[in-house]
Amino acid sequence: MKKEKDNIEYCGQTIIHEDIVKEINDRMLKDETVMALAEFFKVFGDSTRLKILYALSMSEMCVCDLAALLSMSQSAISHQLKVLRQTRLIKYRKDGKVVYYSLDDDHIRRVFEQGLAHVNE
Amino acid sequence: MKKEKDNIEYCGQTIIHEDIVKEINDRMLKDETVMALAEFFKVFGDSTRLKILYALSMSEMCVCDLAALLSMSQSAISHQLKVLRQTRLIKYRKDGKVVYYSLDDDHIRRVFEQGLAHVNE
DNA sequence: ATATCATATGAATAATTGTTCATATGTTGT
DNA sequence: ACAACATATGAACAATTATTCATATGATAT
Repeated sequence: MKKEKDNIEYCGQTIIHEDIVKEINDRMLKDETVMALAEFFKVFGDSTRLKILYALSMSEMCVCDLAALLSMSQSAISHQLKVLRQTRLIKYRKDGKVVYYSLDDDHIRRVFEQGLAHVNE
Repeated sequence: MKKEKDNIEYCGQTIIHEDIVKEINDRMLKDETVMALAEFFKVFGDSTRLKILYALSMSEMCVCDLAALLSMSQSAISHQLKVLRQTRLIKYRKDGKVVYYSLDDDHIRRVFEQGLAHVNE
């Protein structure tokens, strides 16, 4: 049941299973795409932002609401909302001084669900 | 078309739409769950790890292969593989000195797809 | 045993990032 | 115009993290 060792070269620095590396290299994602993807997931990689997103998946909320809900400073929440806005995960509407935030699309709910599915094994 | 401003309180530090905050608070995820989720997504929030995962979604590969493919040091790759192992995203098998890595389940492909869907708008 | 090779790992460093603090912007009501 | 309030933002600081460098481990072949 051993794999063919025939094409195991030396790995001085670089060379190995040349054929495989070449093939995978051809099918690899563009660097640009990978970086965009990383930025996207990075946004989900913070508890505060996840909580905000989860809260907004249930109801639109203003900044004060969110700060109270998460027991965090208005400033901290506002900074994070900016990140979420810039990555187009949330949108907002103004009503006087109050700004109401909500999810930008349902798409995000699905990402969330995939994550939860993995976490809950 | 104005929203009812009736229950807009003052936001001195904390109080606001009390009713909404209370309801959302009750339906909020456990802190433990949120942190696990954040850890999970954090792993996807790095270009190197994304490239590794994408490569492994096409074929199992050894450490040397990956280092060559991504033009990175063996050490850097090895450190990242450790992260991916610890979060159960990849598994490995040994054949002599060579260690072959592969995806742990197809689940990960789906997360990837969701991300790509968002990035490609 | 020893040399060689593939991989792993600890420590150090550089870069990134979340939160706080202080302050600015913009809106409402007087 | 002014005071009060909701939100936004820049700078500073602390914590986290990806990579490099040096070295360790474990396996093969001679």
